[in-house]
Amino acid sequence: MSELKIYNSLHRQKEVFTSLHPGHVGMYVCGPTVSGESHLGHARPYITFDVVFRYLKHLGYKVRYVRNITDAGHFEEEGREAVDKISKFAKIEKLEPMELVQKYTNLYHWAMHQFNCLEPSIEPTATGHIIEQIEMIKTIIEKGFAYEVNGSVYFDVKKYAANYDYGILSGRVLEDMLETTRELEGQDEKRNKADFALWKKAPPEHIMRWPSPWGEGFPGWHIECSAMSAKYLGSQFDIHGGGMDLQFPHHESEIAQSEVAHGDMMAKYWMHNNMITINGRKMGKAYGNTITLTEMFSGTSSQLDKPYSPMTIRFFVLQTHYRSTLDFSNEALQAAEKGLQRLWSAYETLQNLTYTGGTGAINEELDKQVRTWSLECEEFINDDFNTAKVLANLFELTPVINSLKGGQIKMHEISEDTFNLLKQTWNTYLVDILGIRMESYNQDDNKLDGVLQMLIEMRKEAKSRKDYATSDKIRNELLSIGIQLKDEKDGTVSYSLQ
RNA sequence: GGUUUCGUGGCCGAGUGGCUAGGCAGAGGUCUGCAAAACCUCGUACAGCGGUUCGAAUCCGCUCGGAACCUCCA
Repeated sequence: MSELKIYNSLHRQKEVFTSLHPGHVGMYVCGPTVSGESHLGHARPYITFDVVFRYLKHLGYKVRYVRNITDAGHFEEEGREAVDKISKFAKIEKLEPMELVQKYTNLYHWAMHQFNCLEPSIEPTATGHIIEQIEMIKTIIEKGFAYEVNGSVYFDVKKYAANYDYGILSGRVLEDMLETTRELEGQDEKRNKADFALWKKAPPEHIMRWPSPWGEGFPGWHIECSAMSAKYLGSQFDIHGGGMDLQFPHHESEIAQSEVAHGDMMAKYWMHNNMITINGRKMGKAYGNTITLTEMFSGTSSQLDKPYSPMTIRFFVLQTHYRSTLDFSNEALQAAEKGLQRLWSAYETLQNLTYTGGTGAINEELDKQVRTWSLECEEFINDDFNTAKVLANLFELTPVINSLKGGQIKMHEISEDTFNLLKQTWNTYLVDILGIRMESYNQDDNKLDGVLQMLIEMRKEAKSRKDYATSDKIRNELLSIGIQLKDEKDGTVSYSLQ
């Protein structure tokens, strides 16, 4: 039994995972801002942390997984126009802000479902926690680490840095930041340019606004995660996750706020997933190279040769370690699609196999190899969730499964224990932990199956007459509509839908 | 400019101081009426230049190149 090690961004090293409260794990992951449609880049953290969630549950922990929905807009460019992102878009689209939020929230939930991501335990919204955020800001002011100017409240980073360890997560040095020559407009309210807003006064045109002790306004970008994580997970919890691009300033600011308000380093382990790139560039709105999830699934993007299924994308994501960048390309997606197909077909084959034993000696070498490949999966997933290596081992086992079916390997060559271990490994890792499932629209479809059995029978008859023109016609036409017939070794015919 | 990070075979991608993942594509073979699928075999790659070492793609230094963050961002 190896133990789970997690790469902790806080210390830049892998650390053995031990939960703060035995048997329980609290995990907070920064969720989407629902002012627009999620793109492929957004899919990565949710798939990554879904595996973390699944694995922790597999280990027997009772996990409270909190993933927020940011539905209160943040200002586009801090201090400039302070235009609420959501209200701005709402005007363009002539929608109520909450209608817009609802629409994209629904779309996001739909996409998560497609990816087979388990639902988080709690999915709090920013707008639902305005009071908690205001209370937290009040505490920070009381403790002297925030100041009010013209109805806005800013966090005093310089003072924080003098008393606490600012930059602990991102390695940022305050002095360097203060020296930056970059000029941002509308910074005059802040005492120092490194300060960040806890509360912003709402300009007249701003639709989303709430009353506060400092007048009507809206919360700053970072405060919601601090307030909501504390509310549902406590002032200190186990894992905080998100994209690498959130490390600074978002997570660094969260740490500072929470430290002042609650007196604790909010999370013990910080996990950051890397970015998805296209042509070596991060996928992001600013670069204009995003591919939305609906475009991915439907293939309607100039950057796509064809549509890719949610499972192909999930598999594609998991074939790379989460801390590496993942480069998007049609070639890579197609490779993933084929690989997944092969893997899944082996899984289905395995499901239909039963241990028949038979006479003959066990092939000790093979038996041992199968055991090793199976048992290594635990070691790999424990090594900072190395899903790539887990998948590699499943691929190693694939020819074994196919050979057991095809007869190249006789069942008696492996022991029953090994066979059961093999089966258990695939169920545990491929299905339970990696969360792979297939869009199986053929299940329970008796009518389709009936029709196909009829065609298979007709083709068999044609073949027995050596009427290959007819038999090939049946096979080819079925293939053209995505149904592939396979002549098995034992003379039976199976089919698979694509 | 500052901080960080990466550079692996045709493509995507693991990874470790010596035992040289895996996927896709490609080549040959087995099977098949022909295919498909499946099975078997085949690729000695790790940006460049130095250094440390018995031994480095893996450690150190430099050079070149890319990227991320510093501003909304998964």
